[in-house]
Amino acid sequence: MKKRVSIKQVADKAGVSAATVSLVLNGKGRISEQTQKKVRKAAASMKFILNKSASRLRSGRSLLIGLIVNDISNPFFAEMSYDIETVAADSGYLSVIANTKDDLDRQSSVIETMIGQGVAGLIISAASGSDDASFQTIRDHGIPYVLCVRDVRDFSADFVGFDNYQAGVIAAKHLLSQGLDKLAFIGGSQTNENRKQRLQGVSDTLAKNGHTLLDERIFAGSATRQFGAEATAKLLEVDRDMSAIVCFNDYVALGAYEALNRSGLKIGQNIGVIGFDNVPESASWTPPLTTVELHPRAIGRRTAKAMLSAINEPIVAPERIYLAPHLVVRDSC
Amino acid sequence: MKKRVSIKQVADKAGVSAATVSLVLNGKGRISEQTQKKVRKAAASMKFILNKSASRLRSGRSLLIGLIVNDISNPFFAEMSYDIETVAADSGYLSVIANTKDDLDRQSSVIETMIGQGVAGLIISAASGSDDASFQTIRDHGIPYVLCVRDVRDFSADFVGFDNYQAGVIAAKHLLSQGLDKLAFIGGSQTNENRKQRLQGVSDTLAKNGHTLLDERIFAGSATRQFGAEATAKLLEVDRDMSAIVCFNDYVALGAYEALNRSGLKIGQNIGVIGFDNVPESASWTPPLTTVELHPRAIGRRTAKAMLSAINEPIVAPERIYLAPHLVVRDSC
DNA sequence: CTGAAAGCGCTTACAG
DNA sequence: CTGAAAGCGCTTACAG
Repeated sequence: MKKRVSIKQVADKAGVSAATVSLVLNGKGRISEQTQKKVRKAAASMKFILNKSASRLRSGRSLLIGLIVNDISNPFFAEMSYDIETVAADSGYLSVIANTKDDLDRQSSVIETMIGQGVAGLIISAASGSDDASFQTIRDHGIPYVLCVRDVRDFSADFVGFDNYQAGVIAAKHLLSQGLDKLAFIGGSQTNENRKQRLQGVSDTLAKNGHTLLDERIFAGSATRQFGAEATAKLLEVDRDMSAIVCFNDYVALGAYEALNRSGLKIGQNIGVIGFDNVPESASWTPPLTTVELHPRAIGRRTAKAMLSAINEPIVAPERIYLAPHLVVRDSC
Repeated sequence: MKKRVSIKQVADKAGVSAATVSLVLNGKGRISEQTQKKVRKAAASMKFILNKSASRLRSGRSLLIGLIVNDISNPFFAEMSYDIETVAADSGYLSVIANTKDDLDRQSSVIETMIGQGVAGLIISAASGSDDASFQTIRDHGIPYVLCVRDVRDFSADFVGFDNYQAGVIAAKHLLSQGLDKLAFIGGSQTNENRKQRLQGVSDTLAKNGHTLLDERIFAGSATRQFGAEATAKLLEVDRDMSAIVCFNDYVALGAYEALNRSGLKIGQNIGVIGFDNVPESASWTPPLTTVELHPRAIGRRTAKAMLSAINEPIVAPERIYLAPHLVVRDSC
């Protein structure tokens, strides 16, 4: 590792003091045009890059934002992260990222590591089982944080997400409007708050219209294609009288497609399938999937903005922001 | 922002010196069991977290790894990043991430920012048009870096990727073995090295077997579903005599599915389609896609390991590591 | 086995 | 408009 060029060396080369170099490079103070030019020239010729560890240490200001998610390879989080990084970068922030794998211990340890590295703020999509105590360390250190997507009802921080109950209502209403009222609901883990609310939205809407979501048609499990296929197969064994399957997300729905294709039922004719997420590919499946768009990129942008204002105006009362989901009608119902 | 607890305060509380606290917390030196206990107790009670900005500044050692990719919302990079982050985290490193959006200026600026933040090393999937000069700044600062996935033939750094030529050969051989020899190749931008090599692999294999890949059946363009659909539609207008379409990736293939379905051709019967990537969902499409698996997760793990050794043993000669692609036969050819 | 002291590279009142 | 000096929170030879 070569010796880094320091601000002092730039100062010597430019024939000024280190203080002046700092002022110029940070665009502060009132330094004459001429001096500025000298300094910039010297800095460029030496390929000088300011040492942010040192400035953070001295000034207490940081340009690092931490992003903590369950699993960045999940397309929803991948898209959300992309927009978070973009908005953060446009304001000069660098994004530090970590996966919790939905593990509370990993989440705590990652929070500590990020605080140690000196993040200016933390964006967290909480691991299952988190409560406001999970974020005590962050509050103790006086660092602003914003929760997103997974609601833990921690009212000391902003929350940005979508309205899951509403998403459930939208899906159910659409199915009813198509004359489909004998519904099943599959996928999503028992403890997942988002699932609970989507399910509630579906079941309330059915009830309000004089129908019931039967317990034996509800299967909780992982939010994967495999589980979608398994659950659908089980569903078909005991009961071929359903009119549509509400799937926790599009991947679960794709699993349902598989099982349904094997069973000989025609999706969109004998039986309906609806998903949540609107992953881009779902438009090309056979048949194209009807689904509820949840806007990961918009959530990413909104979250990043909330984070930036929390960093810059830390006194404001926490907000809860819900983006409205919307129905994407295609041919699967 | 509250005042952070410093090592001095922990030292006072534990009745020892700051040096001792540092030694204990870093597991260095030979400190007595008893003193260690006192120190740890004091640190825990004060919720002390070591300030890494300060230790990096003083020691020159960093626990930050930078990851620079075109677009983290691309599933290939999303999966790769997940494994990189995991391996890095297991060795105590935190991952800093940035998207270049395939823009060279953005790439340079991100490299500077990351160096300024003091990364220990950089993992880069180079933006199109990069050459070894693009990474001069990194070398000037004596920071180790590893290139991945997109080869820029910069022989001063390790490279980890897959063998694109081989991938093309594998795809073409399979098609020939199915009696499909009138091939088209669609998707991927003109300047993309990976595309060039896949294409070369396909065309060489055809030539070796006495067939030709006709120019009018080659369409370069973005690597998206939309482009796959457009290119396929165009292909069908002028020429219905193809036996199979080689698609730059699975999403392009999904686009081809769309156009083919509209045209009335039966995929897997009248015409073959093959992709690259093996995105998990491709197994559930109708028909399930035959594709070439490129192992993003394995590349992520291998890259992270190369990065860690470059950080720890910086003198070793750069390596070029190619993971072998493998064919996943399903029903589309 | 432990402490005193120097110094990493910055920023920031303060003085002039 | 610019410089001298202090100090952010650590780590690390060095001394004892």
